Amino acid sequence: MKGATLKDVAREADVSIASASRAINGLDNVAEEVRRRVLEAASKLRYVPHGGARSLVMARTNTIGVLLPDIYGEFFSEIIRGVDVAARARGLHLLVSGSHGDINEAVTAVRAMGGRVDGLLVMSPFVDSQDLAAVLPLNLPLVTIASRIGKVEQGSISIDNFGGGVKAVEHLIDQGCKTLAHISGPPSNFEAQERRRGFLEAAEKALPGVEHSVFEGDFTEESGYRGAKAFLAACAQSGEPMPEGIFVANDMMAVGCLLALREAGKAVPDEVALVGFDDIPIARFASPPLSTLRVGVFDLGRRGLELLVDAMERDHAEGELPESGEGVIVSPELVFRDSSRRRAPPA
Amino acid sequence: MKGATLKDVAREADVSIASASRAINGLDNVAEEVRRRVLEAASKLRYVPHGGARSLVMARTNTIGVLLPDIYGEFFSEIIRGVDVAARARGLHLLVSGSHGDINEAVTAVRAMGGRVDGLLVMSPFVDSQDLAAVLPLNLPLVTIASRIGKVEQGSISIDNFGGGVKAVEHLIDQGCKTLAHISGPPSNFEAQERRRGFLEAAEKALPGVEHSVFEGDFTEESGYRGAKAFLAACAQSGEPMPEGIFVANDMMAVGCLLALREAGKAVPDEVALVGFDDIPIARFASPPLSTLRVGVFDLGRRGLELLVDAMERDHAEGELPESGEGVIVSPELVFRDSSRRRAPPA
DNA sequence: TTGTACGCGTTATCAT
DNA sequence: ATGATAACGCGTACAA
Repeated sequence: MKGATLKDVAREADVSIASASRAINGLDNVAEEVRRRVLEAASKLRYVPHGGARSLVMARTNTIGVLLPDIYGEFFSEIIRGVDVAARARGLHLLVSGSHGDINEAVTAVRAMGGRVDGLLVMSPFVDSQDLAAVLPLNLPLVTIASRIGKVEQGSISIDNFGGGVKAVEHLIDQGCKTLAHISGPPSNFEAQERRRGFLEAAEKALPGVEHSVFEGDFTEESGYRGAKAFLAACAQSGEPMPEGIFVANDMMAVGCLLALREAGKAVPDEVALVGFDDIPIARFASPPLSTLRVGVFDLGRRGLELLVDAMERDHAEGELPESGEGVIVSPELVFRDSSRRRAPPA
Repeated sequence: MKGATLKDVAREADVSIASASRAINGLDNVAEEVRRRVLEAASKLRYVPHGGARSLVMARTNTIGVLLPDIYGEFFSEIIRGVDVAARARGLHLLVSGSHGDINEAVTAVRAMGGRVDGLLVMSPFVDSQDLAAVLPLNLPLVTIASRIGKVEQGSISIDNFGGGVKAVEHLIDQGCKTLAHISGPPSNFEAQERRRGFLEAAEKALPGVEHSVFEGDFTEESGYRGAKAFLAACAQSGEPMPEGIFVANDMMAVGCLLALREAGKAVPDEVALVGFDDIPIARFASPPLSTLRVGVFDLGRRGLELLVDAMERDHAEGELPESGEGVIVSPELVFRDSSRRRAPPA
């Protein structure tokens, strides 16, 4: 019933524990005959080494912990893909956990990872993420993605969300939109707040004095749907026309928005132009295909892991905590698809 | 530099290791004053317990290992979501790994999980999965999803892929298709083989004596695109018309297929009707929305984890290996969307 | 209530 | 080449 241990294998092969260990780990100072017997015993007993014990004595786990808001869905799945690809290339395993936006869950997850991982890759784009810093083990190399943890990280990747919001607005204006609106992410998410700020500043600059309506969503498809409905309803009531261009703070909401607009019989992009954010895989399959601000989600994960590995190596080499490592800033880039391609853009 | 250990905390709080342990684990036989000092010392030193050591002595990790072909993408991401939701409800953490269809990687992953997890949830839909059975630690509760590992599992969830293929054909025939074709998954995947077998048998039954072309894909969007191109090219060359109905072995390929058909100016569903498989989230956003066989991917993950927890509890209660546990079989259900909704279905 | 000491499964050091 | 044995960090039975 209990799993076979090295001791069992040693007894079965009639050698000492030490020899069994050496044989199994492929060291060269073992007689061929002994190695044969040990390996045979091991496979007969279905021996699998106890990772916990192993990492205890070796002070190494070959595993890195990944903490994301969620561990599924178009966006995070792409991040994980990037992390996974880079991790595999280095023989590292992944212990992933989702915080679901809850600081307590994040703390629990980090504690559960203690002693089980060699480094931490954290994405916690919440305004209260500083609280996380207080519980992070300070011996673990840490790299953050789009997070404001504090000054503890040895590397970080940030997204220029403000600049992305500005680009979205400039593009919509370019396409001839005279009225603008925004569907934002949740107030607890500082990335969302930055995008919103970018939208408002650029909109004010392009169309001075005009009031721009903002609907507060939560990054889900459903809230994007609700946002569009809200604009539709407001316009129906006030008699004003729909905004000609809507900047939606992420692609999932933009997809919901598209659905609502189609239901209402509004033509996209001619009546309403749409720009999303993230360029998740689904964006190009939407109808019409979604213009969006590409962040390179895959690279976010890949580069995040690479920064972490760098930090781990530094950490392993020197005995000192490296001074706050490099902070990469990624600028979103406009992907121009049909959802914002208006018939008669000005010359 | 090294992480603080319990001993450090004990020293800092000027108590014994035992008391420190008790205080931190919230046992009641500790003086309030002592507890206060210990907790203070712990947070001052940023103490995080060593999970490896902990699981060594407690013989429990509160973590379950999840082995999938991949850990990202529409399909697997949905499985992970199901697993995650169910796991969170039970306070379990997840150690996920992707085998990438490589038996050696799967073996490596399983070994890496040894002693780090309390149970294993494995999906390995490959024809050579039996090889995995040989290395699975026999003390770990194991539940499989769409896998043919052998008789070692304590629970399993299978998909009626053959029946799904049959349903797809029957539906296309219902919609008035007189000629059929199939884009299959890779030969190494036995789910793909079952779907293909279902297609061929049902097609032969409905349209006796007719030859049905099959393009061999690999479940990627790109191979679906290639499949459609291949049919297009073959028809152009032979002068025969396109097949009126195509059963595509998964939704990702169907999406690629859709793209190629659109590029070629073929109307879906009127010229060519399409049915996919899986009902991944993207299916309803395709244009036209994709008819497909819903497998309930989320539930696959959720129920898989529940079966595993059951097995773990049995395992914990009795000392004996439970006899091969329940095997759930899931029947795909047709989701009728526009990609197969033909104008004039027969009465 | 508190502390001492043992053992969990493994690797590494040191004799042999 | 091989075998005792000391760590690794932690929980807990037992003694005080």
